[in-house]
Amino acid sequence: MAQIRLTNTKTRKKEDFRPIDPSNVRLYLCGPTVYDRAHLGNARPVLVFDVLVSLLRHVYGADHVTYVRNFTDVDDKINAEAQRRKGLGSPLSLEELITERTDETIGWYHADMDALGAARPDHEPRATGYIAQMIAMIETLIENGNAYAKEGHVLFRVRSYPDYGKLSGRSVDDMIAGARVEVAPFKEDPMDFVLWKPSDADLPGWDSPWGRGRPGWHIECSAMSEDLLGDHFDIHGGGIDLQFPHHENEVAQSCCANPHAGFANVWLHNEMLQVEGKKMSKSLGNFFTVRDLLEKGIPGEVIRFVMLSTHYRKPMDWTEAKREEAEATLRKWRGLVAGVTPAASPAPAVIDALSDDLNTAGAIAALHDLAGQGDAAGLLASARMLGLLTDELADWAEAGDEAGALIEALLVARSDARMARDFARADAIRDGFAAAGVEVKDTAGGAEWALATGFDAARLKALAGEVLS
RNA sequence: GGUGGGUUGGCGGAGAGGUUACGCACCGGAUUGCAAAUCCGUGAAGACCGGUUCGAUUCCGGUACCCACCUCCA
Repeated sequence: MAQIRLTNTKTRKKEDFRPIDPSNVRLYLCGPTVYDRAHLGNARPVLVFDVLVSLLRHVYGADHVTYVRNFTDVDDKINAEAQRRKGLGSPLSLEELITERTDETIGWYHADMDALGAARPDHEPRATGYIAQMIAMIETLIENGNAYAKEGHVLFRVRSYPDYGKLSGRSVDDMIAGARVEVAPFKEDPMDFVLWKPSDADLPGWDSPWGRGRPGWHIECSAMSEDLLGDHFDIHGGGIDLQFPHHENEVAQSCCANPHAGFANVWLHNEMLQVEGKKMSKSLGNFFTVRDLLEKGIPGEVIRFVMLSTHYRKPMDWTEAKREEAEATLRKWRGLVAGVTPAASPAPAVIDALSDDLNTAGAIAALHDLAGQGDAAGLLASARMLGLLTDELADWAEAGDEAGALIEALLVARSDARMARDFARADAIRDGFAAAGVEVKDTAGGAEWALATGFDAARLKALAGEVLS
């Protein structure tokens, strides 16, 4: 069995992965703030972790991995949306409107990630379900001298944690020197960050020892991960943009609340997504959600393939050219494995690549090798380690009965024309196929077909109408 | 100012101190009524300047350029 190696942000090195408890490998991924549809960048860590979990289950056993991904459902953007709906005259209370919004968004999120073939985590805690644990953790931090309450706020005393900045490689003094830090009158130090903040009547709030209020963002993940995975677990991940301040603050909170525990052993951070070489942003007009792509007819499996074709620690560029290439490759492979029973186990080359810091691009290269050798069973079993060529994601590549019957009938017509040496008619049918996105292969045993990029059922129907009448 | 990432053949994109990455595209051949698909094959690379080494695209140092983060952001 290949030794799994992972690049640990904490040490900035690629290290052998040694689980704390091989019978229960524990991971936590920072999930979305559920205020709107997931954009394409949100999908990257989800897919990276999906493959990681699949690899860990392969190595340690399906029942020996616990994967947690949270929903942040306490957030000012969610509040703003609820207030907007209230302003439009909704009869629901603000709390109900927030629940309405977050339930709706979570439903979308599930649908979108399902469409990419990402397995649901074992636990998907919502922050609002863990307020009591957050309050308890904050109380501990105050007792330990790491936090202080002031004017309804509770703040983390950054100077009380000597290792602050270690995860992100920053020094507290540099951060203050360079920076735009919020200087609030109730802060002892400009770097101190909020654990709890007061809510006025227009905002959701919970009763606490410090009055009615709501938690700061960072404490949510500390409380949820501790409750579900314990105070010492294996892997914690997220986008590189979360490294600071979110993860740095999580480390500070959790390590001060549980000084001898250790928190996460390995930190994994994926690089950001770009679109045609630029950061995805609303102002550049290149911002889109996963749903936008799905609605344009881009299959989830194609999105997944493109995402996994770049190593997770490199910036990933979403381009039209990659989308096309991915689709062509998947169509080819789907044709190869049609009706084939997967091999008993994935190819060693694929496991080796994934074990080497989750080298999904290398794994895909190994899949190309298998395809080139004509090892369909091996290709199928191995691709499924990456969540590709699964039955769940197969729909887009299939023609359906009606189209299939039309194609068969047209192929008979073409064959007849060729036999009669009416090549003009035969070639017209072939050109029609090409225009409709159907690829015809003349083999020794007769004509075979497959759908190609840009398959168009309507054009196929029109072609059949012309030729077969 | 601080921090991180990137720079590989026409394009995408990995690994490895010395041996073909891989895919797509291109070119040549086989095959075909002509094609397509398929098969076989040929080309083509590692920003720049130094250093270490018998040998570096791979290690070390520096330079340049690009991207991102340091503020809610996966």
